[in-house]
Amino acid sequence: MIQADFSSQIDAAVQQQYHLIHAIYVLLDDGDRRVLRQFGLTLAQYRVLLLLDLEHGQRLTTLSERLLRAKSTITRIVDQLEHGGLVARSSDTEDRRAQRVVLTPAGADVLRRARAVHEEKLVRRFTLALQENEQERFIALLTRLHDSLVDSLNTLGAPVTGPE
Amino acid sequence: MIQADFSSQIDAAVQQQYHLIHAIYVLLDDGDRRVLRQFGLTLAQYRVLLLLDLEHGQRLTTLSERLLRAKSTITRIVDQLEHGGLVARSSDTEDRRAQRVVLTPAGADVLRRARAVHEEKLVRRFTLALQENEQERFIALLTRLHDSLVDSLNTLGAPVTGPE
DNA sequence: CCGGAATAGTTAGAGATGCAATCATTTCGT
DNA sequence: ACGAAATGATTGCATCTCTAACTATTCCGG
Repeated sequence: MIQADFSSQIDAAVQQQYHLIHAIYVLLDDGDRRVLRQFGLTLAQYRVLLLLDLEHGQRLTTLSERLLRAKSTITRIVDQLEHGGLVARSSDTEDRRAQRVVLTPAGADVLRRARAVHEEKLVRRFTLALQENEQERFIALLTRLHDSLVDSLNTLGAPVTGPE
Repeated sequence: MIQADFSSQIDAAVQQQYHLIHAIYVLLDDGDRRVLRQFGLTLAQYRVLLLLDLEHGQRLTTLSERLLRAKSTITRIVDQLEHGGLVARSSDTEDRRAQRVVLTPAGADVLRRARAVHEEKLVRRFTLALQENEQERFIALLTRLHDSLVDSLNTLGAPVTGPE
């Protein structure tokens, strides 16, 4: 254990950022769920559809990594979407263990309509908050923090997972 | 309905901020859970302890509002903490419906130790990412966004809930 | 003061998610 | 080429959270 005697000043600033990020996430999440409910989608399902729209025929494992969700969670989400006719599984021709997931025309249609509403609402909420040039600075800072956290995950994070 | 013909440029910037915030939240959340697991705490339990440390004898409903969690969720979290001897319920002398929740000495002790590790890790992760003056700017931007989202919730958010 | 409305808290049921175990297939070392 | 290890996906189980219904108490209008 490293005993920290960080100044309480830095400490307080970090706490503040931490709490703000959490609060913002909760607020955004809440808004998202309200919008997507109109289209019968959960947020997780919506994110899968978004990824599939970006790149068709992704594997479940790939989706799992990109969404930072357990593979089993992705299996179930794809089950739901498939049951609703929004996506389809197809066997991978090169690896018979793998499944490729693709958007159906119905899935593409639902995504297009949901995304229109979701993004419009999102844009409205952000542009009310920050000017255009502020958004740029904000993105830069968010990116720095994000990349740094990913680094920490790879260097410090992993060893902590499995203690024994 | 306001029909938006926002430029796709703004749109892209908003999407970027949105995705970054989500990704950062997931990364922070993941790190939090790893740290707190060492102390047998879930993130939700930890947050309750933090609130109780700030102000002893809070009602369950107050905790529910501050954590943005359903009342039933708070009931169960307090159940768990009480079962573990970290908090205690005591009747409100003025309102016999209400329960006041207080930290026990054991709870205060666990919180103190968990918080030391958690905050130390948090400070390390943030200070690796952003310089001190950058953190100030970051806090300013986060605050603006947060407050604006809270406003949106009160003005735009509520009516959208029940579209019928 | 009485009775309906509101409020504090709990309980029940359903959905979402993670972990661990499992099966089928692929990859790799020898 | 064979067997062990790794990988893709699924399933079972446990946990967390929400919504809705319910009980007990308080508030408030007449």
